[in-house]
This record gives sequence, structure tokens and C-alpha cells, in this order.
Amino acid sequence: MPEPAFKSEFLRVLQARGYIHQITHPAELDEAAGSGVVTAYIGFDATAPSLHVGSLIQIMMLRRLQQAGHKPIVLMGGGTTKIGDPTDKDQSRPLLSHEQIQANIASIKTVFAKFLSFGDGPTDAIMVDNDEWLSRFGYVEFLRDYGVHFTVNRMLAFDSVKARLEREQPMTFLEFNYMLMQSVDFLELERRHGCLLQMGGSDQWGNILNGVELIRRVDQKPAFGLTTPLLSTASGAKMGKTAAGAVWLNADMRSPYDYWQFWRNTEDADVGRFLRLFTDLPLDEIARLEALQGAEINDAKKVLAGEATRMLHGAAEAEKAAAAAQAAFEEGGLSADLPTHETPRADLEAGVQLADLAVAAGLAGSKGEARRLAQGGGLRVNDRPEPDANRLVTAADLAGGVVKLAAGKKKIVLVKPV
RNA sequence: GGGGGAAUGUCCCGAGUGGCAAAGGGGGCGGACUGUAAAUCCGCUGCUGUAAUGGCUUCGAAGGUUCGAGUCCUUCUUCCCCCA
Repeated sequence: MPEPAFKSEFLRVLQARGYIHQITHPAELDEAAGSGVVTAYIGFDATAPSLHVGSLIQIMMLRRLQQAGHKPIVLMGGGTTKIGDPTDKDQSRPLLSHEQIQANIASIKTVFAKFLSFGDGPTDAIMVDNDEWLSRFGYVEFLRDYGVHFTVNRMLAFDSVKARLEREQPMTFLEFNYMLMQSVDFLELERRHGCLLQMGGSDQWGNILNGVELIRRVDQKPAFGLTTPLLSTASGAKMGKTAAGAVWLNADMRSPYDYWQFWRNTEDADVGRFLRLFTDLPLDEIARLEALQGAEINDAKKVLAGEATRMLHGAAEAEKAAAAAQAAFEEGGLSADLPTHETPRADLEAGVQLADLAVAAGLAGSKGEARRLAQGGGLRVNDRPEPDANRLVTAADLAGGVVKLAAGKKKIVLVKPV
């Protein structure tokens, strides 16, 4: 897109840090953001008990919004999750129960407090659940009030719908209604909180546009939409999916150490971009880090990992993760902060089959996998490759009170007798 | 309502028309090279087990034919297309 010179601090920051993909009315939004407090929202799904890194760019955008003196609204999709967003999905999702969804929301909530400051002040963040209004509509009422504003012709033209149809994959009427509900969300937030702007990933562009138009048509009020680029790594992989599964933000689903490792393993080509998006470091500092060449860029990755982990888990956890990584990778030593697996001392004294231990410690999904891993030279006991997964691990393998198990070079678990 | 097609290794795509643990690819994992990077090359990728031959469970669901079924037959489920 062209480079409009934004006047408002908010849009200037977003632009400089690479958050902007599309804006519905750039000049008007810039004007609004430059002359007063803008209330903006982003919707989040509640399909899992935690958000993952894929949502982090959205969370960070709300943080930037607040930093620039505006008011963020976190919209939890308690109602829309009951439907399931068809965007980018090939198949319908299994429907979750109301209780599951509410439990997920409660769990997700804890993360936002780390990035935003909530409260009653004019620029304090608030959190709302769209189940509050969506589940109250009667069918006839909903159709009369909102259904009239949407034409099927138009809805069929949206990418999310078109893609499903073209691939000859079924799309239920339930899912087809998702974009109506999301539009109504925006309208509802505009009425309740004077919300002016909806943000989201570029895949949400169509849904956001619908909301913008609904508000403009029904309430004759200004409304704006802004999307972020779809985040993928430089080599094209989707952000946030690794072999170990999604990179969850909740600490109980992904340890601070693993979270630190995720960022540490960023590709060279992504370091600058990620620093801008996911840390609060000043841009000139980032430019300096980004310019590092060869092996030195690893320093930039450590800064990235440290900053990102600190923001989510706090300074203490970030330092522990960094120290554990340094000990494990740079000094070949042990650190008590590495992930540990506890095993009964009596079992260890009797001897535990290595394959069983590797599975129990989460390094392999099955004994067969552990065996293959061992045969391929990827399974290490106390830093020595161990080709025989049948061998017994005993108390004799204890070194410094623990047995160090590794699958590959990066997944390390300390087995601790208890 | 009538006619024609489709569902395959629970990550995805996809070959297979009586001997199949099932081609090929993507993805993922491991190894080598490096810098805990990328690219490249090599290996692995249903569970379980051995020094090794093995055992078990898989091709939408349930039955059937057969020494033997992903493959043939019947019924069912879901989806797609055409006609009404």
C-alpha cells in the first residue's frame, strides 16, 4: 500500500512497526486518532483454554493502542465461538458447549492483564463477552433487525465463503451466519461503548468490512477497520505452530522456558520484524540489532526472546529461561531451570527402560518413536547419544542428582528422582 | 424424488480395482553441515516387540462373499454434481 504520512501517533507507530495491512478510511481514522480518544476492539475466539502466538500480534496492537492514549476493548467471542468462524477453515469445527467456552474465556483472560491495563478510566482496557448480547436475540427479531442489511449475493462473494464453495466443501447455514454476528458485535460495541474501530488479522477483512458498513448504514456513524498482515515466518510457515504443538501463551500450557526457546529459534530474516512487532524496544535500537550479521544475529534473537518472555511471564522467568538456555547450549552444563520430569526414586533404582522414560518425559509420543529416535542418533542420555532405547536407565546414570535426557539438540528434560 | 460420483495411513493432499502396514508428495521429527538460523543432503514418520522371523490395529459405518478385502456384494451415514 502507499505510504500515507499519518499525523496521529497511534497510526504512525503501527505503520513504523509493521502492523498495518489495510485500513478502510485511513485519512478519517488518522484524524480521529489525532484529535481524541479512539475506542477500538479486537475479537478473540474461545476455542481453546489459551490463545497462542498467532494472536499475539493482535494483543500487541491493543497494547500499542493503549500506549498511544486510546481505549482498547477485548471482545471475547463467547457467542460467536458457538458458531465457529469459517474463515480459513476447510471443515466445520466441532461445536463447543457453553460451559467449555466460558471456562476457556476465564483461562484466556489472565493473559490480557499482562499486556493491557484494565480499569474504569477513560483509556483503561475493558473486556466484554459477545455472548451477552448474541444469545439474547430471538431468531425473528435478529432477522428483522439485521438480516435485512445483508444480501446473500454479497456474502457469497466473500473469500471465506467462496473458498469453501469452490473447494466443494460444505458450509453450514450456521457458519454462514458468522459474519452477521461479527458485524452485529461491532454495532453493539459502537452503541454501548462508542467503539470506532475494529482491528484484526487480514483474514478478517471481509468480516470487519461488513461491520463497518452496518454501522454506517444503520446508525449513520463513522466506523473504521484495520487489519494486520498475515504473520508467517520468512520461509513461509504459519506463525505459532511447531512440532510441539501450538505456542500457547498460558504458562501452564507452554512453559516460559519453551516460550523463550520459541523466540530464540526465530529465523534470521524475521528478527527485525518480530522485534518491531513483539517488543517495546525503541526502533533505533531494533535497527541496530537487526543489522547484526552472521552469528552475531544470535544476540538479537536473545534480546527478542528475553523481551517477549519478560512481557508475558515477567522479568524473573525471562532471566531464568535465558540462564537455563545459556547453561544448556553454550556451556553444555546443567541448569535446574530446564524442564524437569519427576520419577519415583524406587523406579529409577530398579531401572527404567529408556524408551519408557523418554515417553514419560514427553520427548517421544510412543515407545516406537523413542526407539526410532534412538536409532537415528537423536536420543541422548547425559549428552551421549544412546542408540539402544531398550537399555535401562538406573541410579548409576544420575549426574548431579538428575539424568539429562535430550531428543535432538533442543528438547532437553532433566529426570529427577523423588 | 431420479441419475452419477466421492470418503484412504485420525496433520494435509493423494495413488491404489483380490495378497497391503498400503506408492508419491507436503508437513513434522532426527542426523550431517552451521550460529540453537536459512538453504542443502541423508534417515525416520500406525501401535507393540525381538539378536531376528513376528504379533496387533488401520482405508466413512455395519454386515456378507473369499484361504485372503482398501479393493467384490448388501445396507447405512456424510458430502459433491446433474436432472426434477
